[in-house]
Amino acid sequence: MNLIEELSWRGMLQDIMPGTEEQLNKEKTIGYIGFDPTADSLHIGSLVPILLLVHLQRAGHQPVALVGGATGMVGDPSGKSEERNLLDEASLKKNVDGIRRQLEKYLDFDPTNPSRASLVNNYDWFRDISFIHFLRDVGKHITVNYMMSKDSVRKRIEGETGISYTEFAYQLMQGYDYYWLFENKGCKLQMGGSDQWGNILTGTELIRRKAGGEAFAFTCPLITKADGGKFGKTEKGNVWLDPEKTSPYHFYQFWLNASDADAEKWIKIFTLLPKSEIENAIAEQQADPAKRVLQKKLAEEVTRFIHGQEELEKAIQTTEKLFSGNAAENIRELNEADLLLSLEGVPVYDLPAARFTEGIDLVTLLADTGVFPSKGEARKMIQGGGLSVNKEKLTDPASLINHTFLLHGRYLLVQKGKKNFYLIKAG
RNA sequence: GGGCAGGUUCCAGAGCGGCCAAAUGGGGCGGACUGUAAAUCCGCUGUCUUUCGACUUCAGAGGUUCGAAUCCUCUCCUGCCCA
Repeated sequence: MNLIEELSWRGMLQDIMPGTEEQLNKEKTIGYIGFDPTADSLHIGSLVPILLLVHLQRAGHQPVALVGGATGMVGDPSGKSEERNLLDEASLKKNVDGIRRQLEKYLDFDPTNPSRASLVNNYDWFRDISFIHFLRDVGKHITVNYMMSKDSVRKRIEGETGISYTEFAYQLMQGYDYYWLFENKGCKLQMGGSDQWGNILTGTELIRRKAGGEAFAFTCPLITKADGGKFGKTEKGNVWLDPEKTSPYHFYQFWLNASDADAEKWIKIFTLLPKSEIENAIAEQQADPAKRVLQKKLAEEVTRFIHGQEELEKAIQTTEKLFSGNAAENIRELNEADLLLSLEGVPVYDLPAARFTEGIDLVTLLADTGVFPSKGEARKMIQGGGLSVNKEKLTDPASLINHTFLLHGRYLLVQKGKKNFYLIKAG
């Protein structure tokens, strides 16, 4: 199975330029994807481009990850209905460094590997380009008519917010990236999300006109959720790859909570499991959906890929403790060390032990510890039946909490809704 | 530069002197049902507060009025049309 066939059955192929498959079969090809430095960590939305590079590498080609130090300063209008805020140079640099560190973990940069990955920053070649130079050598090759016909641009022109010259010019920058990599690194392939198709074509066009060369491209469909929601968002915001920002436990939970329809699509995209294994898992899922074979496999594979085996095991352990049928007893039976271990990654709040000996009403407790920002909010949640202490639901906001509630004389497990846990420590 | 239409709470979008913390829909959060799913139904959704209520919002700054998201003036921003 060649790369294109592989990506195709995984549902990772949207648009492909004619001749791309032939090029990949003909010779070892250098291909790149751009990463946007809008934050100092990648989130799971970036997992797809990372996996495209991984697939490319596994197929014997050479992946290049481009970090957009220069393009990030301008802002890509694709998929954005409004003008972006510009990042200042300092935070941009911090973001580029953070992303660089993460990418190094997921791709093989070993110099002895003939398919070794490499990392470039387009700031390195944009830094010294003058405006005049850019207009004469790049802008001259592309008509405004061509640029305006791009979907991302047209939507903004036809829409209500308009588009600034800066963002309009973005596609030329990305196009130039491809041209530069073609000329200097022999790069003949660009990949990306399907929202990048227009920008990518500007690059191949530029290569054709400016260098008379032939370059190729394909895109991956944007990841969606079956219910139409945004992929990769939870109530806590983005799901990040950085364990400091999203704990491995929450990361694991994100995948475990995938709906059946999503799990079936995602397991093909986000894991490297072979076709037969995935097909078996899907069959198993359909036979007994309640076992959630797909979600578990998906969560395991992706968590292992990002955080490693050890963190994965801890995440599974925590999950079992917190969600098993008789969790209320489980919690009380756990010894202190296991309790803390199983709750690793759960936010911890402190409250002086004296408050518990006196006894404290639930609302005040929740507000004072900071689990809820205010008493009103805590009260609403309690009255709505959304709050449990030590896995037992409490519906009276005036419930008195004292030291008898404490696990091991020190801990109180507070739960908001089904999935949000907080640990209060008396100390 | 000229003309026109606009800027409302997370988003879309009503409201056009008091009944407005502001309809409705979406989203989000919580509950029931389940499988920590989907669909469905129910509740919450400016901030603080035990109900009462208090406080801050309708681009910004001033003004009219007992009272303004609603009227007036200027400013800023956006779209459309003309130059």
